[in-house]
Amino acid sequence: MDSSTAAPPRPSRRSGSAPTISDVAKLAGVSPMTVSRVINSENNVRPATREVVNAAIATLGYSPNRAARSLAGAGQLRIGLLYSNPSAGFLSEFLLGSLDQASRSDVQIVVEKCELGDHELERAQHLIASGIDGIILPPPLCEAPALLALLDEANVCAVSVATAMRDEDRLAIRIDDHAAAATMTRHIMQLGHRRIGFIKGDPNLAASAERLEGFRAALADAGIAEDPSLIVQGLYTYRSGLDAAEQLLDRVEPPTAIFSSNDDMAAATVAVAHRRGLDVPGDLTVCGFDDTTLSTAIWPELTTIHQPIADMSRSALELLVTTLRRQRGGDGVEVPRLLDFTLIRRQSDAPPRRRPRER
Amino acid sequence: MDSSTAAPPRPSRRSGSAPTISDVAKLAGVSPMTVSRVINSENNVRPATREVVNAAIATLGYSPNRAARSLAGAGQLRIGLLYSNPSAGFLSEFLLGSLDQASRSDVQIVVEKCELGDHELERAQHLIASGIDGIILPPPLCEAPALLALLDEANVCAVSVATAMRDEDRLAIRIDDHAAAATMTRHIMQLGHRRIGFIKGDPNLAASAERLEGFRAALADAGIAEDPSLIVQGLYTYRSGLDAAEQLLDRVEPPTAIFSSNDDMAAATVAVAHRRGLDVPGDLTVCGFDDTTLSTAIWPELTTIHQPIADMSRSALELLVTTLRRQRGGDGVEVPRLLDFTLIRRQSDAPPRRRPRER
DNA sequence: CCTTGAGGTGTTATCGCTATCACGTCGAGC
DNA sequence: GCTCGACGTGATAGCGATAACACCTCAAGG
Repeated sequence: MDSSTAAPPRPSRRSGSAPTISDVAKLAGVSPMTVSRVINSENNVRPATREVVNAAIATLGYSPNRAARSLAGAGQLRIGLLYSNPSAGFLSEFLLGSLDQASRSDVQIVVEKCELGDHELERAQHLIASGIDGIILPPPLCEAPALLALLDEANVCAVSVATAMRDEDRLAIRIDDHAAAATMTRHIMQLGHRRIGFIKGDPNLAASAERLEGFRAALADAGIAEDPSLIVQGLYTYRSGLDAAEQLLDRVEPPTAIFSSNDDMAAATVAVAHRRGLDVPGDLTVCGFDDTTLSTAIWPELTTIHQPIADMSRSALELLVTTLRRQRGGDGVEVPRLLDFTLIRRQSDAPPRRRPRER
Repeated sequence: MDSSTAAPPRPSRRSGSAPTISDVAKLAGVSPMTVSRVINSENNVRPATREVVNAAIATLGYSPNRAARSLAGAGQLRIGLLYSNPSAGFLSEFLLGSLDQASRSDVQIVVEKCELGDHELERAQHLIASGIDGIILPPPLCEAPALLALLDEANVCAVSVATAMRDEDRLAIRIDDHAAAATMTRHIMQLGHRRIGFIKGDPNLAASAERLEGFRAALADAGIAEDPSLIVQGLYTYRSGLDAAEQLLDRVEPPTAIFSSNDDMAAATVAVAHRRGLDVPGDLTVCGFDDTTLSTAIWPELTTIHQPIADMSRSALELLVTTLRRQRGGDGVEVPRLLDFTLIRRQSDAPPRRRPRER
């Protein structure tokens, strides 16, 4: 009768009631404060605890309440995201990752698109003028020197994603392109191929060189002599892939496998092979790089290297936030800057039709 | 040296910044609650009191803190965004639009991905459990009956995007698929084509029928007799496009143009044509629908129909927010639900090689 | 004259989160 | 063996506003 169970008169303003930080805390068996620390990437939480909390967050589908946060005093960071023509599917993954992390870290993302050419500087100025604290740059913008200089000058902290530039002073999130290319090359060799063609990427991008070097290193390791005529130039575009593939298949002794520096050119290679009546992968193995949506949009689907784009952009944002907050006196977790790639095996590779003679 | 840029040392816990409702209350000699009533235009405040409060507000230059407001009130809406395999490039556009609108409407977006198959229900449950007020559904999820039923049951308001379903009870943002297909068909006929093949889309999606009907209507308008053997089944996949294209080109009198219900199948059609030594568009015009990134990733680039995806998702969110706020007693603008499409002309169409005989 | 009820106003309790500080619990150093 | 400090964690107190209810003051009605 009495109010021993003091629960009833609790209409609680919220009706639909999204999970709160306390719900997460309860589920994880910690205090709300600890959850707060986890979602803000502060570094003084034991990894085990962090994991438990993250699991609870995932289970509940928790996402922090913006209003409460800014009320409680966390200053909201604004960070820009400037992109130009990313390859198919890249951007969506990229956005997904940044978004997810953005809602966690309570940063506001300002997206700005720029066309090719040098509008990039204008657009960047626009972003800077709108008062951003930092910026995320997916390729190919992350390697534009003028842009980087402009940002430096404006004192805007930038993080590059998926670049292969090795500038120690710059924040960057990447995979090991060299190792990835080597891995793919080893995979192709394991299938029995010895005469492997390689289509290079745009010489202006650092990743192109890394990928080529990875290919050559793997070949060398296997004791296969390098044949320069098996390495042809491409520009990452489908169109350039057509020409490159024609060139490789025009050889008197055409390669039994072609490893292309990206999926678009690999798709073009498949098209050329088909036009010549070659079966892929029966007569020719074709492998790509990037795992863009194009790689599963064609037939046969491409064996390729997958970059964890979403994770990369997530990390990029986290790195940026950590860096900025640290500049303001806070401290944060160390963010890993080199993420793992995966070789995705689909239907475009197979052993060569005839067992090649021993080198 | 840094004095120009606005980066004060962060007055911890807001010390002397913006005036609060209490400051106003003190100055006006009333309680904060009364001030709240005044700024919310509630009618049970004596005119005299109201005036005093207004004067105090003016004196202090007070303006209510949004964050605090939405925290205390039932302010902030949470909107879910559930997607499964969207076609290439669709998702990024989609996200861009919703994000943009989300920050405008002060709405929180929760993104959830679901794999193919019936995990969609699980994922939806997860979203529902996480306390969303509404949900945005891009295709193909927006036509999954079980999913819609589940959402209805949970009383979660849903908006479908780019569906062709004509269920008047459901909120939906779409283009006029019928008119778009008719427009494209007219375009092809204007080039001089009379024998036009059509590849149908997945029969389970309402848009497929709309597109087919648009095609047939345009043909009929032009007085071209319909040839059922020129209309073949596809499933929106590249693979299905290969088969469909083979079928059309196997005819004794193959079509001079093929209009495919989406870009993936159009790309497949181009591949088949090339395999047969046909030039596109010289020997065969190929047109797609959707303007996915695939349409510019291949050669020749596809003439296709562009849907304003970003605008559509923007509108979807706006519609959802308006509807929800209206349910809560507010009112809002009417949101247009039928958006404009565009015919994008690229390199895959041309007049037929030989002038066809008059019907 | 006392009850009654409506309108006007104040009080209190959150809203969901973070700042701040207090509280263990270790290992190192003397 | 005991202090000390670093580290991981919890407890408490707000941030600025509103919801819900308590309270007070009158005028009208019995």
